[in-house]
Amino acid sequence: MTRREHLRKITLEEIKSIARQQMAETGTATVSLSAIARQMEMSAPALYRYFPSRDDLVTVLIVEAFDDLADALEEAAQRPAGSYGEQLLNVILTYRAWALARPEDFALIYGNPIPGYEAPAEVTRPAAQRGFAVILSILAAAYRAGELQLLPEHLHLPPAVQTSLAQLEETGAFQLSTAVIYLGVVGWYRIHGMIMLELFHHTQPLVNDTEAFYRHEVESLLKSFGLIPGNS
Amino acid sequence: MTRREHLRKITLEEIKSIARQQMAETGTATVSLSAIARQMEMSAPALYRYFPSRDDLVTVLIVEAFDDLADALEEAAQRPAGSYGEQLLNVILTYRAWALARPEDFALIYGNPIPGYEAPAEVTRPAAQRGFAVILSILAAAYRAGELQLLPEHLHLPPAVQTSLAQLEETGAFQLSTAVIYLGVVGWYRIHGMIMLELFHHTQPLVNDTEAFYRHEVESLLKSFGLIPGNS
DNA sequence: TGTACATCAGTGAACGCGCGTTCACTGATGTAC
DNA sequence: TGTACATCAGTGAACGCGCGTTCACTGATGTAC
Repeated sequence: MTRREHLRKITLEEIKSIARQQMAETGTATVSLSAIARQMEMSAPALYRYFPSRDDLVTVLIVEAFDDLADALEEAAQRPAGSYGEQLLNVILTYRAWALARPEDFALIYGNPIPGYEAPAEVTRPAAQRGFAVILSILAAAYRAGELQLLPEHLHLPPAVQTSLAQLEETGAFQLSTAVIYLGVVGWYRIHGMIMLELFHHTQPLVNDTEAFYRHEVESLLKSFGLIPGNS
Repeated sequence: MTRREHLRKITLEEIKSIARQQMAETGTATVSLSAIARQMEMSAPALYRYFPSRDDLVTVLIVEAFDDLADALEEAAQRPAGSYGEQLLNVILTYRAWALARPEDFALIYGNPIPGYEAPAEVTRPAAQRGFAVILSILAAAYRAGELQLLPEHLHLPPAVQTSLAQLEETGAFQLSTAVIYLGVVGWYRIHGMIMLELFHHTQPLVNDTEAFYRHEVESLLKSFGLIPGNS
């Protein structure tokens, strides 16, 4: 790697890092090339050596956020755990921890679209699925080990839902039984609902200790899956 | 009411209506006085006769959205229903229907903050609680009728959660047992999680028929509360 | 190792744009007598 | 009912701002011989 390439890489990282920092400071998932350049003490046009347009920078930030979240979840999945339930608990707690640590990144990937910007689905979708796959693979392992408790309502799905999950199974996106995918989706939206409400400050007036609430709900979820002991 | 007052009222409504329409067209919860004035074929400064600043218009839109949602939920609660479960089902289905019919309004009240705008909590909070109160009052009625099934995990809450819910009970914001408030919060975040993911297009790649999925999940929720028959 | 040339990061000036907001004003509507 | 005055909706010009993006350029870095 030449010196030029080396410096280029550093500058490129700095751009993204300052973009994220500014999102954090303003508290909104907004990105402005001019503002970034100003803070870097560079001229704005210089940034066009690194990104063909502002929207391309946004896209990169989205993809990297998805990837970083997935990295964190994978790391959590690899921590030593006594059971599938504990392993999944680690992952799900990490999900919230990441969202709280980087709320603007979370809003960027899961929240409102940025005005005048539309994320190219073919780029963001695979990145988005990586994180979900971490949860699914644990559920799948538990399922293969016969530890997953499938209740009647997990198996008797509405026909339309059944077929669309079965399609996912067939296309091989996830080679899993539809029931397992279903549990994954259920777990995901429940987690997600709590986090979204908390991030946008709708939970706090009701439940003071959102951490304890989250943990209680996740445990209740895992109990209903039969993954941690409990009377469900 | 003088002619002047009458016209003023009409214009004021038109401003809000066009603001909402433009949010729907752009697909983002963004409001611009200039853009509104342009479409009304008025000059932008004229709008300052109606709102002291752009942010005040946004606040009014937020409050009205909360109120309109609460109206819809109350209407749904008043529809004839054979049981508390059916009544609650009507309300919860209406919640999603409203969100899908007016996604920008939903994003405005529950999604990302608008850049450079912070909603005054003392104004928006009461409006936000009205909708939640509809769900709570049905749960409370079912509870008084002894039809609510309280499982151990509904009663054994983490101490911190228990105390903050108990505080709500005491301040009289909702004169309900903590367990009922807890069920309300649980129902709310689950509903909410699904709707948020659907609105921002994260559910569709997994579950094609989001309507059927939503209905199934809500029924499963109501079964777990003992409000509609089912094996839970 | 030295020279000639190619690459390319970064600059500064400029573009057109839309925004929120202010100001002094006009002219229609409403009110007091 | 008619007149004098007060109210106030709406206008047009102007402000300063930040934005994304283009363009012709300078000068440092890298490469081929």
